[in-house]
Amino acid sequence: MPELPEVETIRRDLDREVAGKKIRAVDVTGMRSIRRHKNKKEFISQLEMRKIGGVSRKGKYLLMRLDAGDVLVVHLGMSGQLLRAKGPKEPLPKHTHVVLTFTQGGQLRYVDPRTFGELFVTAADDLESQVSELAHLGFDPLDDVMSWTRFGDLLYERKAKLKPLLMDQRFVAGIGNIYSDEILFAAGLRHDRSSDSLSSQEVRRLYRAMVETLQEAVKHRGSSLADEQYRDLFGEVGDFQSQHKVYDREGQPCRRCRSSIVRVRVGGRSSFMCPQCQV
DNA sequence: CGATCTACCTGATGGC
DNA sequence: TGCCATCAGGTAGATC
Repeated sequence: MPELPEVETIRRDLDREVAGKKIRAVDVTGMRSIRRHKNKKEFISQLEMRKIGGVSRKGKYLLMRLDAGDVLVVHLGMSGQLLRAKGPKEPLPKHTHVVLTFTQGGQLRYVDPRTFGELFVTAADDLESQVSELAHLGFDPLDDVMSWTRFGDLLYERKAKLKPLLMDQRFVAGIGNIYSDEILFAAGLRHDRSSDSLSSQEVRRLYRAMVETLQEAVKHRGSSLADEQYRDLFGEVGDFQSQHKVYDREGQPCRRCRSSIVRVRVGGRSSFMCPQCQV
């Protein structure tokens, strides 16, 4: 579900809503969402009576600093949600796996029907060295400013097809199936163009499209598709789906040239593109 | 090395 | 009404 714009929306709200709060109690249902830990007790003891500091993000990972020098890491997978609740009286949604209750009142709940997401606590010093997914993440397209010539060098080195490359978290962190399609449309490039075949003008267009599409999506608080599974911290849907140019628009007219948007299969997943505007 | 697959899960949807 | 297949924002690991 959530890609960089959705995770960034949640990060900003978390930073305002839970930073500075102290965790009084932790409730965990089942081991699947905390599978990196040996048992519930080991996970819970690292959180209880700890104060949450600032909340940051690396790609699609949320990092919540704890006062003991540890970090609570959250990855939402396909269907994870972090939801704020006023208190324990609010009914628990189905598939709630972890609940943090704060001393000041209020709760933070982790809900995840498909259970591909996870939470774990690790020492801040070990993040880069011990957690290999985080250690190998590529640059963050919004946080790490880069010249487009440098971006062009990185593209040239990889010699991969553009869509799988944009979705490769080791290359650039935070882009998934929706935003890779939207970025490639904005750049006017096909998903199967080789990354070493781009003219300098195309490199510039791709870089601009990546940054601007993601920034615009953050402004709209992310994309919620038909199932509205993406919800922000307050349970509200995002708004960027109404701005989608290609994603989930099969058969509808291209907003630029009126051609019919087509759906193609790339690496087992659906991709959407305008056959006219993308070359 | 890259490309391609499969597995991990639940739930919604559509065809018959 | 139900049954079955297909699909869904992600990632890791196996296999070629």
